[in-house]
Amino acid sequence: MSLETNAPPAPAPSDFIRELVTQHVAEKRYPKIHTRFPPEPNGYLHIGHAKSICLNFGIAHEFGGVCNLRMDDTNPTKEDIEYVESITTDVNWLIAGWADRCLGLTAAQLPFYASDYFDQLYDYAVALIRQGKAFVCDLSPADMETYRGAPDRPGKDSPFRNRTVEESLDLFTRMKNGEFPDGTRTLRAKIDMSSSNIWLRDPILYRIRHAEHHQTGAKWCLYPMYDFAHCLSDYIEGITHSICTLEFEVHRPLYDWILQNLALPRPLPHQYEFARLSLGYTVMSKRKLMQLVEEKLVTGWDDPRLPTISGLRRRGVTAEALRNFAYHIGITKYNGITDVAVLEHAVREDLNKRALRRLAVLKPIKLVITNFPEDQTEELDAVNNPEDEQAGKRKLPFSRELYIERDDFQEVPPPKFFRLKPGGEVRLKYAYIIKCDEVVKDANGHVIELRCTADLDSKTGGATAGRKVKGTIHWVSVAHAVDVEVRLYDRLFTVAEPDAEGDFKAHLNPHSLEIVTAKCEPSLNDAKPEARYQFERIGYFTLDKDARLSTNNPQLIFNRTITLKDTWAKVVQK
RNA sequence: UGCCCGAUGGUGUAACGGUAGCACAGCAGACUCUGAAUCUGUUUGUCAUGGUUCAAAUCCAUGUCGGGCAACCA
Repeated sequence: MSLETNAPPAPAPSDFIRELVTQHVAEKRYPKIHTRFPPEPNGYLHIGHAKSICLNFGIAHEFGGVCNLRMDDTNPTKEDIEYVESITTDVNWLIAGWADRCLGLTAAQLPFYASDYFDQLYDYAVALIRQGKAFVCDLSPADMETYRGAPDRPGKDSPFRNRTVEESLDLFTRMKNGEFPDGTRTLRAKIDMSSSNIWLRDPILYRIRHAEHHQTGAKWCLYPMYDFAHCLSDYIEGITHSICTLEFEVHRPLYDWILQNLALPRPLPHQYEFARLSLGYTVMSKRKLMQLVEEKLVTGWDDPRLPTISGLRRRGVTAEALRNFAYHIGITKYNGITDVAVLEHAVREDLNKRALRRLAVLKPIKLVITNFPEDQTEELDAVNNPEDEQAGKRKLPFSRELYIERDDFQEVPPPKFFRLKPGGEVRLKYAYIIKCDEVVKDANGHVIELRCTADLDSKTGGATAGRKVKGTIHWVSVAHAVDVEVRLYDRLFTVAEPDAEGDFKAHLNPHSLEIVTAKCEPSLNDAKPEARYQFERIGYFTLDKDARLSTNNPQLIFNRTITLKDTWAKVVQK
């Protein structure tokens, strides 16, 4: 069984951006479609980034183009090599077997870096100064703010705006050479301080930062701002469609201004914007995720409860499920909140197809088959995956003493309870129909054991195998059971919009993780980290990265990816 | 009080002047050795008011509501 398939979601999605690309292809506007995914390496990627990755790589994939992974690393004080590594891993994982052939710089699956272009960017800045379109400004940060004005109030020209080209050139060189401390001078574009668009009010192009950069080391103390670096990085890489989120809409005129004022010979890239993903019952901003990690409210960036790509992966969500999810939510300019149920559905749909079925009892109670011989073990046939005949079968040991799920027995059952009850019958999955004869309790009245008789002809192929009983429950043989740690994850937050108002941490779900020791069928001893399992009637599980897989001390740890849908639980609630 | 962008069932989306469709969720039923899966049926919608038109979710105007923009962040 392979975890990644080559099947793209079909049919190919359509949205306003793809429509534009289709049009551009028809017009032969570009020799090749070229997109990019440009994260800043200042945090881990999350499912919102997955949406963007699927869009950018999806377009490259569908139109025979290329998509670059580029680290937008223009601010060394916020960035770290740990993040470039995690981002590279996550992107490669998400596109593997799907759009990995569209990746620019494929050989080693390495990213591009905006910092690779610092020399060229510097030259472009000099060109702008020479044309009188940029100047060195000596305003302090505080004065800069005053001069900028406000959205409803025009700004004021900097007193340094009419400095000569020669003087700006000289100062800019000296800024580069480290002659001035941080914050003393900037390079600014000369556009229009009275523009209704703040981003056109002589925006800063370069600032001084005496800081070590994770890629360029100590070479620079002068770093370009996003607006200057981004459009030019796109141009340098030959990007045709630069797709970003809505908040950059107001930056587009600046993006175009910089490119148009540089007399560039090749066709210019264009920026298009779409709405970022908001998902219910979680938070998505890097700041908040960072807070959860730093305050140890979760175990790390890859905590399975987080919406990070690494967290979802650890949780057991597959890349294909994430891609299908991205396909289903679409691309628009409307800022809505996507129901987590859409994600959950994509995950279940995917796991249902690939998960191997296994029997595991999470909260056990002992059950004795009084008419089954004490020292006998029977090997039963069990199907690995009813959705996939190729997955084959396995043997399941059955014996006199079993564990069943505590919840599958009720002494005083509610109406329509199809499971085990005193005097009632139920089928043991893959085995016999049993009848509950006796309920054994301890001194406090707690049920500690159930004594049952089996219809020994009711096994598959037996004389009474066709008998209909309403309920089927799972079980594990006591003598053969394997103890494993199971981590039951639930939503991290108790409300759909934790960041709607007030402190989002006030809405943390105190029960987002429950750890139990489960009793599993012995075949799970051979569980594989890349495999997905369905514990029948419970949910989907996968091995955690912490699981020790040595044969001597096989401490198995399973993460619950998601529960099975549970219609009965809803009935009980009502 | 400026500028930009949005608004289609509960949620996310499609319909590009001509039958408002899809998915998720919900509800009801069938089937079932997983109360899963699968299958069938089904409730619910064009922000408002005008205008243009034989015809408006779609075009125009006004309004309402929501989001974004004033880091030497991205």
